[in-house]
Amino acid sequence: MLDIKFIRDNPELVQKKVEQKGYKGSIAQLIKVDGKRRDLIEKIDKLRSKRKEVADKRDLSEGKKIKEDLKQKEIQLEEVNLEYGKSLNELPNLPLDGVPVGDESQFEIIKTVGKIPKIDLPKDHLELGEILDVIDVERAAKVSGSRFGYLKNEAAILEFALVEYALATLTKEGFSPIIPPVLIKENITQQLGYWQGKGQGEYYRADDEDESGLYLIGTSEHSIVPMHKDEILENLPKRYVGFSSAFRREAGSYGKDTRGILRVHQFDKVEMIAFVKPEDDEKERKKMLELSEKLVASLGLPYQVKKLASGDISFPAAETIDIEIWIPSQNTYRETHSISTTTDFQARRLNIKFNLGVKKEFVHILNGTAFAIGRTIIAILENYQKKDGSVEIPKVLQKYTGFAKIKPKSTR
RNA sequence: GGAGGGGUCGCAUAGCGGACUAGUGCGAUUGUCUUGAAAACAAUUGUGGCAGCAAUGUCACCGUGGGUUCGAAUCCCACCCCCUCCGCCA
Repeated sequence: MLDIKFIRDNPELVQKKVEQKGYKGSIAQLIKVDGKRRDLIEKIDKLRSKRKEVADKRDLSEGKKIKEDLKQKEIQLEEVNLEYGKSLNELPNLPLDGVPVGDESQFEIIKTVGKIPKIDLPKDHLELGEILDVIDVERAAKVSGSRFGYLKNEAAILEFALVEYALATLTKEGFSPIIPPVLIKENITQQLGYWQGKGQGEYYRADDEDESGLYLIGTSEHSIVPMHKDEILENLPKRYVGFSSAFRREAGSYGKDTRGILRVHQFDKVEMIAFVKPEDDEKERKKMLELSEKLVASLGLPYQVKKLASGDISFPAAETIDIEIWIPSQNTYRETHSISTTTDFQARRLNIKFNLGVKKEFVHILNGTAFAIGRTIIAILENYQKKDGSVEIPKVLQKYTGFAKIKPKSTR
């Protein structure tokens, strides 16, 4: 949610910025509705004040008249409010200055880190997964359909190792570990802002026949951020490191990444969430990016850092930086991490504030990936593969896995 | 899932159609007194909308949403949440 006062004061700027995010509507129209709304509110307030007076005097006939008049105006206001709320709700967060303007092709590569390994005829993660007996998508298809997978044996242990490693690293940085619910109420999904626009169809609804259906979260952020709905937070910054499964319909991705477990309906993820004062937003963004990079770099994986273009940023976010790790079989970098600030956009919708002197101010809310487990395992398998299909385990993970290498099944 | 009890200003409670402009106690803040503190006394004490540069004014909010009434915390309807007991269950 954008601040209506800011919109009133800067209509052209807002129009320009929301268009950069792909919004098609008219700010001038919203301001017109806003004016109508304020006019009605003033009239209704006056009538209500009069109603009190008249009721005190037990003036039944005058009271009845006011009641009728009020009812009419209240109905009008309800209609205007509906339009007003809808228009305001449809406005995406404004991209920060410095976000490249344009569609998804207008990204900027900020830096490239690490040496791309020289592998002759690299096997992809699925082939490796089969050789090593650690990934099974065929049986998953039998049980759950396409875009699912079983992580088995060393890969399953690797998942726990990554989780432990991320938790150990991030708790040291002031993040409180948390395991959130994976089902959330519909009104919460609306307040988060992801179900707007292209977000629709991205998420699973748990029980279709029930009106008050619950939704499966697409990332732990979806149930961690709204924890503090309607609260006034003390002791900012407040940081969480969440672990949960994430569920995605991948509705718009037919035919894309159909092989293996790169793009699946369910995967586990360690995620950073931070609630900060507005002035600390930039600092926190840097911190999150540094931490994500540190986690990736310490695994010895080559990666690049990419600033997304305005048209590619999600509805509630004002800036998004992705980390993409090198995937040898595809001869390219693929997204594994995403660090975003939603500024005060989500905080406004969820009413999350902090004490600023005698006033209350909205917090800024940021989120960033620590590890998307599935894709990180893919990256490890592919980048650390040897000729015979065996895979080394990055040094920092070995104390968590208890093994240094995954050997082909046939050699065991 | 069944049966009971309950949701009121930070907390605890009162109120059950018009003086509720929500009372009282506790807490908190400020002031008086005091070398300082305690105690005592006094005052203040929420959120949001609208108008205004502001002081301020005004409206709304007693779990949520509807309804009845000239007038609703109070009456009616639906829903949500919490507690206790029973059942089921990792």
